[in-house]
This record gives sequence, C-alpha cells and structure tokens, in this order.
Amino acid sequence: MMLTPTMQRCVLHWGEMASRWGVSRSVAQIHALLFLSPEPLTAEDIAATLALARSNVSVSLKELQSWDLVHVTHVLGDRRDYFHARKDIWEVLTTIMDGRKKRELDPTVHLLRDCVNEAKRDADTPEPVKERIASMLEFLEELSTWYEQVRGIPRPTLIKLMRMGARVAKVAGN
Amino acid sequence: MMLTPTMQRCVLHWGEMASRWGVSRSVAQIHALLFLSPEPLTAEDIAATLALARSNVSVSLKELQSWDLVHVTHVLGDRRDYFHARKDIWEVLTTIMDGRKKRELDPTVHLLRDCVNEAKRDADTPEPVKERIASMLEFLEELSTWYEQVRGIPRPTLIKLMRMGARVAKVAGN
DNA sequence: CTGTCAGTTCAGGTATTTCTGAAAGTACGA
DNA sequence: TCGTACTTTCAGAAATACCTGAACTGACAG
Repeated sequence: MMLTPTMQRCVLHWGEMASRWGVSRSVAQIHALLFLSPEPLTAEDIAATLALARSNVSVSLKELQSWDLVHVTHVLGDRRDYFHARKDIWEVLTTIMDGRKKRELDPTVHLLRDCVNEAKRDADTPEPVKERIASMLEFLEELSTWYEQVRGIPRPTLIKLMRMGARVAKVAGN
Repeated sequence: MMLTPTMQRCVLHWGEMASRWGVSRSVAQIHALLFLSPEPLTAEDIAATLALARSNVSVSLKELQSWDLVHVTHVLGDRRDYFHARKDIWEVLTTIMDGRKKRELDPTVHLLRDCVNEAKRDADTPEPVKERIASMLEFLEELSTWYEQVRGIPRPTLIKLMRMGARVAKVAGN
C-alpha cells in the first residue's frame, strides 16, 4: 500500500492529534491507515507503509482490536491476518466514547462515590470540600446516564436532532 | 493547606485520569487542588501541598490560566499571587471543551479541507480514499457547528434537555 | 543602593512511554 | 517430524514528556 502525499498528511495529523489525547502515535497512524484503506491490509503491509517495526504493529493492532475499532478477516488460501477498520464515522466516534466512558468515566464515578461515603465518617475534611466532591459526583452521574440515554436513540433520529442544532431547545418548553 | 486522605485520593485520581487525556499530572493535580480548595492558594502553598517544585507549579499555573480554568487574585498588603479555579462544574467542562475544540478539532477540520482540495488535482489518491476523507470532513464540520449551536443554549434549558434524556427524540418528529 | 520576596526561565536530569529486534510461539502442509 | 509462514512476546534502546534546581528578573521597602 503506497501512500499518496495527501494520505500521508492525514495519517500524520491523526497521529499528532492522538498523542494529545493520550493515544500512542503508532496506534493512531495504523488506525488512520486502515480507516482510509479501501482494502483490508496485512500487518506486514502496515509495517512497510508506515515504516514501523513489525512487532509494534502487532501490539498496536491488538490495542485497536481491544477498542473494537479494528477487526480481522481472512482470505481463502492465505493464512495471514487481514485487518480492516470500522468505516462508519459515527460508529468510530461512539465506539471510542463507549470505551473511554467505561475506562475513565465509570471508574471516576466509582471513586467519587467512595470518597463521598468516606467523607461522612471523616471530621477533618472541611464541609465545603465535601460538598464540592458530592456535586462533582452528581454531575458525572447525570452526564453518565444522559450518555446512556442518548446512546440508545436510533441513528437517523440522532442525526435529525443534530441537524436541528439549537432548535431542540424548544422541547424544553420555553 | 493540609490534604485529608479523602482529598488526596481525589487529587491523585484526577492526576491519573489527566495523563490518559494528554494532560500532565502536575497540571491536573494543581487543578484538582484548586478546585477543591475553598480559599485561593499561593503558588508556594500548592508546591508544599503537592510536593512539587516551585517552578513546576509556576509553569503549570500558566498552563491552567491559558485554558482559562484558573485565575489570579490579590490580597491587600500581600504581593503574592493567589490562585483559584472555576468552581462551577458545568463551566469547567465547557471551558475544557471549548479549548480542545479550538486546539484540536478546528485545526483538524482545516487540514482535512486542505486535503480535500488537494485531492481534486491529485490523480494518484484512489477515489474511495478521497470519499472517505471528504466524509470525515463533513462529519467533523457538522459536529463543530452542532457544538457551537448547543453551546449557545442557556444553561437552565440545557439542564432540562439533559434531564429529558432520550425523550428529546420526540421533537425529531417520530 | 541594597536586601528580600515573589515569579519566571531554562538547561539538564529523571521518569515514562513508545518502539524495536531478537527470540519464541503457533499453525499448517508435506 | 520437519520446514515454512506468520504472529506474539518481551527486554532493553530510543524518544519524549515531565519535572527540578539554579540563576535571573522585577518590584518593593528601608
């Protein structure tokens, strides 16, 4: 798979962005490449195209699979793994958000719940701090259930809602 | 400022989370501390409480100020800077999102626009790849304008909408 | 002026993450 | 059972991000 200059720019930029979001550059570049590629690619292909070590590609692909962003397919009479990425951008986004929610939001809510309980039998923590922690918890819990709800709305409806922009506000009754 | 064990847990966890989101640990810890603290703190205070180098605190505070999450105040007859963080969680969230949009989403849209234009006079890039880039651009542009719109909805309305959860879907007319 | 206090800058050390290459593992066909 | 083709593992190298300490600046009081 040869990269045209345009494709290169995309892949490189994707890598840059990823590192600002706590994702390793290779993982992101591989994801970008698979996202763009019309055909599934082998690990070897990817390593050659992006000039990465074969082993790095292997590990990064596992990571992407654990995020459910990349899948394996096979070709008859070929025992190599062929990798392809989800192509639907909506799905890519929701998949990433689901993952981050599970790995970051949920544990944080958990911890805050602990802290709030702990704070009850804790005379040292000043009252305003306790309140702040509690309000943080409440906020994240609301955010979390809101996300679950919205996540369940069928896509076409969601797109309609999105296109409505600020006009959705009218259902709030004012 | 002495940290109670509960406060410590919060601050440390905030630091962990941050590093998964591409924010340095000290920056996040300082932010957490200021967010919890009922009173504004001096840089010296912060350094002592979190056991960080004074210079690190100085730089991190600048960073937090550049994100508009932390502000300086002064006390009469005291030339030290007192720092305090936005306490309103909604505002904290929107401020962070505004920042990330400006620093990451907008430049990405820009780049993709370039790529799409470039692709027009580029015979090498395969057609399906061009389409994929274009659809990515379109998606991010939609996301971006949607965000702008929703950002403009007054907070009480937004909260109502949020509490409605999936029921907002009914305005989409089905 | 001079000394002190607060804040900033930055070169360089430290820690962490990321990546690599060699070696080991696995599956399959002959 | 061996050879081949492919994949995975992992110790340590390389790159990067992060933090520190020392030196500097500037503002003020005496």
